[in-house]
Amino acid sequence: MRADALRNRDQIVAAARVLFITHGVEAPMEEIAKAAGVGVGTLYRRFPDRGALMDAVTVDVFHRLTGMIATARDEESSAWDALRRFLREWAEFRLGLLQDPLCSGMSQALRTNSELREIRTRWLELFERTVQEAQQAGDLRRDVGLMEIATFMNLLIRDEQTETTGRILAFMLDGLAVTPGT
Amino acid sequence: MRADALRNRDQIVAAARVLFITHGVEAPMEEIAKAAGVGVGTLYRRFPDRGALMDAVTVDVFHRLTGMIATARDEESSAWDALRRFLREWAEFRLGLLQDPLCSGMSQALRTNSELREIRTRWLELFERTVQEAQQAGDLRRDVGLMEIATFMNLLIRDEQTETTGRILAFMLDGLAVTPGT
Amino acid sequence: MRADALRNRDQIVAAARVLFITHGVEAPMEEIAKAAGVGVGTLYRRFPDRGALMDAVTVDVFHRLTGMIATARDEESSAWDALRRFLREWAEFRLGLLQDPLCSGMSQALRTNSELREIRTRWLELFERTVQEAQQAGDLRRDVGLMEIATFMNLLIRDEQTETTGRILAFMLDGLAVTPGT
Amino acid sequence: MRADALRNRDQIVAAARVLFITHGVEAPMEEIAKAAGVGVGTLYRRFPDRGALMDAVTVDVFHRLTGMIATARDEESSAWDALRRFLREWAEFRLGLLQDPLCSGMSQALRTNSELREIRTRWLELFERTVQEAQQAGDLRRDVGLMEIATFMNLLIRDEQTETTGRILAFMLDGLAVTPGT
DNA sequence: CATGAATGAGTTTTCATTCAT
DNA sequence: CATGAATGAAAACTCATTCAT
Repeated sequence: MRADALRNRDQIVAAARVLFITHGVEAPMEEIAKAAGVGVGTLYRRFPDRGALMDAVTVDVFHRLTGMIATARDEESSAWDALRRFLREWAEFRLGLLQDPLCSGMSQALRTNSELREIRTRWLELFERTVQEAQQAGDLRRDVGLMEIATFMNLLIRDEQTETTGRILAFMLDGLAVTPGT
Repeated sequence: MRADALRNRDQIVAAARVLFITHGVEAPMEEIAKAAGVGVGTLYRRFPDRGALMDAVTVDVFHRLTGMIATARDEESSAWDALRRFLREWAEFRLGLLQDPLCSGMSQALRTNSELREIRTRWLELFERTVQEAQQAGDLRRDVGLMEIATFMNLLIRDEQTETTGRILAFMLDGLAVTPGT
Repeated sequence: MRADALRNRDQIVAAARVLFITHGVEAPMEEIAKAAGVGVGTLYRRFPDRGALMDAVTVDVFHRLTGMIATARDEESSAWDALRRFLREWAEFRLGLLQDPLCSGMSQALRTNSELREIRTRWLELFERTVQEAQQAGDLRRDVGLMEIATFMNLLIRDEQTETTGRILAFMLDGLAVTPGT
Repeated sequence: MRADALRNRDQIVAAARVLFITHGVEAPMEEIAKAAGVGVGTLYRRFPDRGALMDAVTVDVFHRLTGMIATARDEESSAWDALRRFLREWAEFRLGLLQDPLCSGMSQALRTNSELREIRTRWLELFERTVQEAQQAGDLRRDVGLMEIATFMNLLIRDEQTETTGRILAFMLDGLAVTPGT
């Protein structure tokens, strides 16, 4: 793939990632192409239909989420601190998972698209390990699962008001923490 | 207004309320009409455009929310119990506010539509009073506002998985509660 | 026919006559009904479809035109004066003939509707006689026919600017007059 | 602009010009597209709504009228001859101005659309000059203005019967001429 | 008999996707 | 390979006409 073609591809995915969140996954393809600085034709050459584009965005988002959580685990001293930092950054960058939050509903794509399958697995593993460690350390409630956290995050990022969103996340983190009296 | 026309109107609003939540506010007008058991023409006779229908649904939702919170306040012994019950029922019935959660963005409609203005005010007053009483009783954190709660609820009801949604709400309520150690 | 029913009928025809001219013969039936102060149902009870209403308006217009020309002939001293007065009043009241100006294209209606047939004939006779007399008196050019005058009038009344319309008619009358040098 | 796209654009404007006159400015967009040999989508890509198409037709008509009057002025020996030839050709080709005949009512479009503004001005200047010259030469009555002529023409071209239309114009030209006895 | 509610066919308009340049 | 033009199916909206109240 030529350098410029690759750049185009990246710009399209980036534009789609943003527009899918801000304008919904129904955002006009022409808008996405314009935001990416290319013609629709170019978009369709790379991604035969909206589904393919959504899958590509999902892969991209998984990559970013994986990077985020990996960094947080490296740099924070506890799993609980890493988890909280990860979720705050997730919210801040509004990385949407588009489909159901663990993307288990994407059975078709998961079967076909090995890149998607692999990055999803890697992220899930890191995420799950962090959650379990935080629970074992006695910081995170034991009755919470990946599904609840991911679903909550996926809902949260749909909101536009960053200020309010941040406070809601803070309340939720307090709700998830193990408190002395519990 | 004729009895049958009123019945149709109610069915349209009810159908729209459900479809707006489950399929988004872009749900085809024809679908809404079909779900209400009427022709599109009937829908458009009552509601000249999508905005008018959205306003009507919002009024309806405010009425239901007002009824819910009023009942909860009557039947529960503390403001905190009433608030929790209200939020659980709100989630259960998935009453979406469509626009921004306190509907302050509906400036146009709020100016024009006095019915909307009144029921919104009534609901907000009841809601605010309940929050303040729960805070004064030492049950609800003092750093939480209507906006956070309403925004959270509005995001929450977009989710389809009732099971998960219920648990997320429970975690949030724990996060909002004043815990002995705080 | 009851008195009120008759009044309704007249109001409908009057409203239609005006709206057909000002908003075109495509004017919404509901608008016509509203302008007449009745419901659409009432309109359709009297006139089974748009065509029937148009025919009724045409009959009404022929009646008014016949009255106008008859009065003008009675009160003016020459056929030419009568003709000019008639055309000025026709323009002033904007009485449109809706279909082709002599309504010869209405073959269907002319066959079915004897009232229409009769009043049309009566008007045409008066009109033609006036034209011929004015020609014989040496006031009106001999190369002009009913068709040209009626077509011109029918076009003229479509214009909304009474001021300009009046001047156009004046120029045309000068063009129709026999001038000394011709 | 690509050659084929330009050809399509021209065909659309040409089709619209004809259909707007023969079937009124309410002519179905789909009909216009079909007459132009393109799909509706193509039409809407060029002209976002009916108004934009009407403006384009108006620009086109002004261009043609300007060409007509310029040629007439070049080839005829007197202003009066040029004016008469111009008006005859205008009627023959049935070039309608759609809105009010001098398009002064198009204030919005005149402000936005500089192409429209310029060609309208150019045409008006040529037209006015011709009228004034014919008046100064003693051929055209001095009490007639652009507005009356343009309004008359705009009404005239709505008629379908070319035969009658031609005779009406001839009478009008006689009415506008300075006759020896006047 | 009057009313205005309901219907659905016809139009306008948008947009995903294909294809000529 | 990139572009943006063309297409047509789908959704929004209007209105003539019918019919229940």
